[in-house]
Amino acid sequence: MTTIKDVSKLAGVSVATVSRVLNENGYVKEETKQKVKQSIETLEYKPNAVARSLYNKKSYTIGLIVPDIMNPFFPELARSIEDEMNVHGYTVILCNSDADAKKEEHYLDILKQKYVDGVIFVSHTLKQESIKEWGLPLVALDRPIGEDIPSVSVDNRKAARTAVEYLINKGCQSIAHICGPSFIPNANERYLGYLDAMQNTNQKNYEELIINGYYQWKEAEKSTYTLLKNNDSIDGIFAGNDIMALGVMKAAEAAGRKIPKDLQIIGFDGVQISEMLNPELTTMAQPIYEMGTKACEMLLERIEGNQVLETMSCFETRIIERSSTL
Amino acid sequence: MTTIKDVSKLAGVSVATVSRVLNENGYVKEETKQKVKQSIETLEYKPNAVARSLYNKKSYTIGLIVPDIMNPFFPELARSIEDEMNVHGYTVILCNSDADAKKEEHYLDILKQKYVDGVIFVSHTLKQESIKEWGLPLVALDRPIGEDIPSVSVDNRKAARTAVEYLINKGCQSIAHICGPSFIPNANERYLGYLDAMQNTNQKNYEELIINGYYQWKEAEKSTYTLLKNNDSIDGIFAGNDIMALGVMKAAEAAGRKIPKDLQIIGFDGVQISEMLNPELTTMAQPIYEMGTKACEMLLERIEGNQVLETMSCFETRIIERSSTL
DNA sequence: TTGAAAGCGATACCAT
DNA sequence: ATGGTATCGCTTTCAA
Repeated sequence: MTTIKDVSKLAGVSVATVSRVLNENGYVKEETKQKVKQSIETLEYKPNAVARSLYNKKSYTIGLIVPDIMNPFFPELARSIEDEMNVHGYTVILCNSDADAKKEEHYLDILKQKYVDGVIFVSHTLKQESIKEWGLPLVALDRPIGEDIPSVSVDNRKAARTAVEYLINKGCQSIAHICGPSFIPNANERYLGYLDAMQNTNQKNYEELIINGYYQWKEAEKSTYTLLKNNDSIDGIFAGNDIMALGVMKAAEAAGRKIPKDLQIIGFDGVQISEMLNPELTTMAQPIYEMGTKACEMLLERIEGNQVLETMSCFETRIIERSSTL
Repeated sequence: MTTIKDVSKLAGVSVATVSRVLNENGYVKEETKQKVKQSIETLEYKPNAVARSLYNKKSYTIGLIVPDIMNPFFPELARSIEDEMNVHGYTVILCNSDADAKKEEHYLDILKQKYVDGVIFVSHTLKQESIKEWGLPLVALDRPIGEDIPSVSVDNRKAARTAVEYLINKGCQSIAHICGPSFIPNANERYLGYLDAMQNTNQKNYEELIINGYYQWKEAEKSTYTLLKNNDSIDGIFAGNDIMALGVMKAAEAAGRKIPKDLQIIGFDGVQISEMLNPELTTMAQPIYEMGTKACEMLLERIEGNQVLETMSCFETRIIERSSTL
């Protein structure tokens, strides 16, 4: 690796001068500047980011902690975050936490040691206090942690309610809900949204039509199959996320229900694959990519110390009408 | 941030001694050791990884360059790589290149500046020479670059041939191939594998049944639809990857062909969603997770300077039989 | 306008 | 067994 010293020697100046032209600060005569630039060119010199970080206490690196990049919701998020940070000259360290508090804190430690400038994370286990004492800028994505931690999300309850109402408007008389684990706040909110919508209907047994799919495809499939077998009247299902909706669709097929004629299905999230299915999935879509971008903006605001500190960003969701509903 | 100096002061020893207990090298009296550990504890001291990197010329960070993390093939790869590197104390910087040579080289530059210890990449545009002069350990994944660059992949041609033969054995008389872009070597090899298999059949018009799906879902769907409309006799399709197979399935539905009765389909890759579909997709699966792990092992061998230098790792693929074939 | 030198935080060599 | 100090590569203050 060639260093600033090599450049200074070749150009016949001091390292201080080289540093000046590198960072375009301080005075340097046009002539010397050219000499230095020339030397940089010929040596193909690239400044060492580690040395810079050490002095500046800034690494132009952020951490991204997600439960599992293999969950289809996160690649799109990761992509948008990487894109946006890249534009601003930052690099992204990817961490999979499996939603395990231990792992999350482990990563937080490591990231801090590596001098990251901030972290964007998706977690429901981290607590406000432990995060605050961590000391670096953070933004919570998809799962708000508390008042004091900036976050980007959607109004899950309202969106869920709207999704269920959509099924009602499409004529469903008996709507079930495959929910996510209640300890994940957004799953719980979607569950509450379902209740909100159902309260105003004639359907009385709806509390019995709520089953846990644990936000997982296989689980959702299994429990939906049982549910359908035991309840002939069900003609609509609101799945707590798109992955579970996939399971629901398979179960419906296995149970001999035609989608959407016998059974209408609406998912939640709007991940890419929801469109690639057969039939395509109607879903309450979050603007995933934009949310990632927004999280970056909020993080950058904090990192670069601007005062415009938006703390809660709530995005609108929208229904994408496709063929799993009438 | 507390530094080694703070610890040394509190413990009443020199920074050298602290460093010794930190790295467990050199002699240090049990008593002082305890004092130091105590101080580390009370100050919650964590060594600064940046300073360490600067001195050691080692960052315990690697780069991972993939075309696009949103492509379902890569999350599984990214996960396995992050898992494996994490076990060894490394952290992973994620880079999306869009298979664009400019971006790839841009990232390579940045990663080098950040002192990464090595890079794992998926690329068909990088050339052997430019990689060699880059100077740090590299491993090519999924798309071998040349003899001198260590790589992890599968025998795409043979696997493709086997996939097509599987359709033949299942009774298909007229098999089409939706291929990927020919400039991506693995797509081309899969294409050759298709030809290998078809040469021995009675089907003579097979060269007319090869269409480009550009490794993309939407493209594959469109061109497959046209293909099916113009060729009533097609009863089998080998898709160059699973994503295109999804498009094929949709097109088949739209064209009124029943899967697998009228039309059998086999994909390639074995990504997670191939199982979540309806019907489930039969596919020639690569051991994606294991391949990622292997790439890590090979990279670590080079980083840590062991001499056991395996350069070409070729994994076996296997057919996962599901319901898109008879 | 430029250079010398003091850091940034840690490691390891050379003394003692 | 422990401490002083040069070093990693770069930035910035202070002098000249």
